[in-house]
Amino acid sequence: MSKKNTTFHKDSLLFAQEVYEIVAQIPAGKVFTYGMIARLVGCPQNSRLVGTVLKNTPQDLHLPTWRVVNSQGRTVPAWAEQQELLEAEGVGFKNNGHVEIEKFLWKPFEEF
DNA sequence: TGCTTGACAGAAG
DNA sequence: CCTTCTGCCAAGC
Repeated sequence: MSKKNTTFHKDSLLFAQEVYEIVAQIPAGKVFTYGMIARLVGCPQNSRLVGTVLKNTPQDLHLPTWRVVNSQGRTVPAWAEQQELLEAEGVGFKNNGHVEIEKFLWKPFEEF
């Protein structure tokens, strides 16, 4: 039962499920970041793992993974459709190809 | 078992 | 603004 946890971390399966739970709640027309997700699940230093999880997200879960971008508002490399999907929801982009994250970032604790 | 990779974040140049 | 580097840590090979 007792694993040699040098640091506090969750089982990878649970970690993945928590990530899915959050992504499923991102409203259309908004974006969220890997870092924010990592913090919400209690692992602020596992932002890279969030990306790994989303990359392997089963299609049958029907999750809006395209609403997740990095902290700079940068979209996923080698996935041109992502920008089109977001623009179709009304998300604005800058000339440099980044999401106007300051305007479209989802704020879970400021919902109304 | 050990080194490399990666849908990241943040800082630096 | 863009590129590069470092820190972080699980997954791959």
